[in-house]
Amino acid sequence: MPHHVSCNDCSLSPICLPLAVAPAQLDELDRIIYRGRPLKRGEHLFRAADDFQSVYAVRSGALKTYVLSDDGEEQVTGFYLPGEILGMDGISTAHHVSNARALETATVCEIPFGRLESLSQKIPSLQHHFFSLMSNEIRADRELHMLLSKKSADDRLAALLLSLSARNQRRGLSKSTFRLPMSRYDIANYLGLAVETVSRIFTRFQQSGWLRVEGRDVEILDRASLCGQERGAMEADL
Amino acid sequence: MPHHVSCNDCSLSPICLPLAVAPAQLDELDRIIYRGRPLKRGEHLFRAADDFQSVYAVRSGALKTYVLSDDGEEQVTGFYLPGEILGMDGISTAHHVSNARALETATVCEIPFGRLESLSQKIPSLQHHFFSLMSNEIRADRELHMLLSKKSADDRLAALLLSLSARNQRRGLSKSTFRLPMSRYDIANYLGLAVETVSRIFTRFQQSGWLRVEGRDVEILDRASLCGQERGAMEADL
DNA sequence: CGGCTGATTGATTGTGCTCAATCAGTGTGG
DNA sequence: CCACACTGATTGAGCACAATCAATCAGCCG
Repeated sequence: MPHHVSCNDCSLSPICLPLAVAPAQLDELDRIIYRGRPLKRGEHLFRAADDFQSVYAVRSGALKTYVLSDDGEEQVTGFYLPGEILGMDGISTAHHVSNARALETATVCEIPFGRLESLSQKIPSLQHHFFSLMSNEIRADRELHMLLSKKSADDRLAALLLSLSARNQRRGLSKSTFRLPMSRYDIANYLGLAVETVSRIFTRFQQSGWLRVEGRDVEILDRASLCGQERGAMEADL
Repeated sequence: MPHHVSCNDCSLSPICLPLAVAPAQLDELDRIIYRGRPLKRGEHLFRAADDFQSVYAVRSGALKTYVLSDDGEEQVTGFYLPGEILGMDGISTAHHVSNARALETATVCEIPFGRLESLSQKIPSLQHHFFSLMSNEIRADRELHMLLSKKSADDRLAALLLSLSARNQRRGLSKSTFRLPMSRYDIANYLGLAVETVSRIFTRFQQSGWLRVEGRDVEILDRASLCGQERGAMEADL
């Protein structure tokens, strides 16, 4: 049973929930967590309208969350990499409001939310950490709000690449070379662009020498220029 | 001292924090809350980089939150009406990441977050309610994400008007006639549009007979059409 | 092989931005 | 008191960025 790794043995514990729990109490957290079978690419972890029971920590692979509009259109709302928590948008409604689907083979730790709340009553640092996590989510959404409402298509893609790079680095992986877990469609959808636009920007970035792209493999060659791109295009004419 | 209204006497208690606290324990919550002097229009409640100490409940008036991009541009990230909580995006960083400014004369209840956390350790329903509040915030941001990335300018304005209408109704006020607390500039900024576009849509909605607009006073005449607008424009050609 | 999905590139169109002028309301100072 | 400036809102004309439509290509699997 390879998927019964305890938090103690998990390499992600420094960036996951355990970072908020003293070693002595880690067992208590560990005991409430379910480790399910791996999800295959395309499989759903939960769907909108499912009863909300748990939040989930990604252990390996990657997932996306999305909502469907009234007219059936999909809107990708987030990408989740190892060490990150998803499913928190269902707390207030007792049912999930978004769908979560594996972008590639993925394993997750299921954390029953009722039990997590109980545990948070006993471990103040865990309560605080969870407030922080949700606060972070809100803050990231504000950044995204800015991105979608003010920034050009180029800025948006640059910002996403830099975000993925930073999150890779946080996990101790390369910040310059990585593989995109999601398709061009998902990138475009998430950023509010057309697939064609995303594709064009990738080639443009590559022609500028800022990036090396081959399918889903990306290498960041000129981080500074990407950052500048993301800060807005008006500096160009200075 | 007109601004020392206890939660017990506050007309907003059914929709504000007290709804999560049993009457017997309401005094405990009440004791940790500061009621400051009213803010004048344009005054800041907090600024980005201020130490994060508290979250705030709006008692009267209205506020907006906004962030500044690296190039100094303002992005309005939210509007807050009586009974609503703001400032939750600062929890994880120990300092605020957004600015909050009064759109009109406003009074707020300051809730020191450290004390709220302590109290949440004792009152599970308060902890749960606060998780719910943040979850709601996240959910609203996902809706906004969809709005900004997929919907037309008309859809966006319709959605904002319907949101304000619903929030007015929640406070026991008219859902069809109300006054916009924010300028056209703020509306445009929030929705990722140009002021001119917002202005044009207002007149178009009025010409269609869906709305009566006079400056900041709005009357919703045809809610169904506005909803349809918000659901997407493709139904038009059926 | 042929059919399929995902990605790239090209040509054209359209929504909403930019620039610009006007207007109403409000407060200011001579 | 009125002229003036100033801000916020509205309306018009032209343009640009990204969407749409369309074709091609690469990889994958039956």
